[in-house]
Amino acid sequence: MKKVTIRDVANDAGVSVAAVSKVLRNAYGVSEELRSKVQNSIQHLKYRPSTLARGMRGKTHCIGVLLVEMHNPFLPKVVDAISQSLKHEGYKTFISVGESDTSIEQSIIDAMLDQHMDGLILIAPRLSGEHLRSIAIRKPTVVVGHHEPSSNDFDTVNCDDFSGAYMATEALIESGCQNVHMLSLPRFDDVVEVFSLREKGHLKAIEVLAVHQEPHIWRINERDSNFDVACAQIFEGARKPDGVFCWSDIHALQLLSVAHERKIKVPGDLSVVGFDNTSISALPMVGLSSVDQFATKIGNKAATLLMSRIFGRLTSEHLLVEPALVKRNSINIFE
Amino acid sequence: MKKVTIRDVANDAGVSVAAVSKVLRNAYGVSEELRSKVQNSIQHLKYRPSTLARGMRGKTHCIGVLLVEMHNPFLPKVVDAISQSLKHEGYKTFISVGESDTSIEQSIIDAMLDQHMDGLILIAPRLSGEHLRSIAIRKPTVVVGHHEPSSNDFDTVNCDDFSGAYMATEALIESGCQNVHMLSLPRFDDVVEVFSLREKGHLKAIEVLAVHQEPHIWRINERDSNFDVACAQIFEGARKPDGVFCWSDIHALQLLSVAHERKIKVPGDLSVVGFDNTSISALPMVGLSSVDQFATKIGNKAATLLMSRIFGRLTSEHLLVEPALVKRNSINIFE
DNA sequence: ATGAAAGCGCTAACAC
DNA sequence: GTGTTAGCGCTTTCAT
Repeated sequence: MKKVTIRDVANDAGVSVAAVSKVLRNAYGVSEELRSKVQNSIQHLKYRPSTLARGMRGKTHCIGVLLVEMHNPFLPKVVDAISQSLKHEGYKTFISVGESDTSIEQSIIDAMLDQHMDGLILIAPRLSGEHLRSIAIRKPTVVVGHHEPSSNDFDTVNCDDFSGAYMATEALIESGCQNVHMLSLPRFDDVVEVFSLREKGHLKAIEVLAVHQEPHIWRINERDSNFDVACAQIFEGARKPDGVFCWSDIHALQLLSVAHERKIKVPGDLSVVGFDNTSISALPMVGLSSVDQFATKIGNKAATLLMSRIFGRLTSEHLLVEPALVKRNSINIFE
Repeated sequence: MKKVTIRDVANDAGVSVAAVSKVLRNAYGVSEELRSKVQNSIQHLKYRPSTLARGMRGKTHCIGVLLVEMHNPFLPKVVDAISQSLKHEGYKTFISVGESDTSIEQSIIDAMLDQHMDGLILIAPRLSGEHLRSIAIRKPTVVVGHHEPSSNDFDTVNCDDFSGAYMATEALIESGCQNVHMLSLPRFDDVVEVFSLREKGHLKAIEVLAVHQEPHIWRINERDSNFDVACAQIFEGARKPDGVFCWSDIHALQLLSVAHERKIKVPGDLSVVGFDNTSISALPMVGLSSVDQFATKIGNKAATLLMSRIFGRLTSEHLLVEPALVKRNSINIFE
């Protein structure tokens, strides 16, 4: 059960290893006859080139995807789109999960570089722009879910978060809410831009469409074990909201749960809009209005950008995907 | 910006490359003094050994995880547990997604072997036992979500599906259902055992606790785009069920949706139990009873088994994790 | 168009 | 205890 190597193929086909290597890489300068002899031997011996040996000199044809975490169902959709796009280009995708922790993220990226992966796609990394830059100058890199249009070293693909937040808030105001709040995430040090864009869009909508309202932004970590307790505060303060725009569907779902338990009617007493349009929102017993980020489109664009970067592009691109609001039962709909 | 190699470290520390290599691997026969000199140089030069070069002779310290798909929220929990366990052992985890397709699964596994990953964990693979065996004889392998206790070549970790199905069905019968059905998956060729175990557990419960009932198993693919249409048939047949045990929470949620739209009262007209106890089930507006598989425990055990196999174990182990039923609003609870 | 040979950065025998 | 060196399986000049 020995491993069959390029040399075995060369012997079997009666040619040199260099010739085999050329066939493998579709390199210039091989006759049709030689090519077919080699390909015969490859099939016959069931030869598979070792990615390791290959990577020591050339390309590995592997792409590393760093995923911030796996629990938001929006993320798998992006990853699926990436894997599929890259597969068509002949690249293998390997995913590693960062657990929302910068030091874990860093060690994953190091491991991917150690593996000589040909390119990196970082999905909603917690690492700072500084860090990302230091990675990107060493290896073609595309970042998803991190707004940094000033970067010259890596590309970015994002939902237009400002616009998404604006339209969500607008819908709440138009549905008649007099007191619209936002349920956001706690800020963390560096990667602040993507957050602030959603918050900015929210605030802007209030400013433009309902100046008299006094905005309020609640900040709760959606994976916090006593999210509900923290969340309940929203209904115990002096100025209770009658409309809440939520950072994610996960937030929104938990908010709806709290409302459900307190017998707060949705819609009626409270309207809610989430973000990501995950499949759960569409369940009729949930009926959560939500902003769709078009995960598949985002993933496809990220893959395409990475390919063109690997093939030599040096200038940066920063893509924005326009989101769309899907209205459901969690807000009053007049039309 | 040249890559720093083991040779640079050796020069800097004034020792041989072999010495550095030994320090790297904690190998036998290095003096404390030499070790610290080398470690100084490593830090100072920011040296990182290349996994590729390393793997050509020795271990890569990388583990490949093949994941059938990413959309069932049960799966990320297993993967998280695996990554974390392996991290503590100094192994990196790389995930690839099989899209529920055997040929994609095969090419992913090939890629992982090409990468000289030190071991494989296959989560709910669609590949046949035959295929799995051919992989396992080449590389330490643990399979999750595939019952094959007769295998001598790979280990398995599973929920006790028979028992889980039995307790779910039992709960439906005890809650007063007169006509309990099961909503299962379409069978596919080879990997039939895990399915049949849940179905067997279901049928056994009816046989033991409610012989007079005539069982019925519906088979629908949960990702089918017109699941609801197929699902609606359940309520249009001659013998409508008043209790349904579902293959997964995903199935159950869609069933609840259909019921909701048809104004079928749950519980009352219909009781439902799912499988996996995903976080959505616990939402109060959903309140789905479900069988918890203890994903984290399954993941941890899989990681532990793989480690011991890599460290030389040759006999097979086949672990069963006992599930637990979580009762919620979707069934009548008397107590 | 084809082949010989020099590495890529490590590990593991083996020598000292 | 430490160093020398022959590979691991491939890619890539550079001859032919």
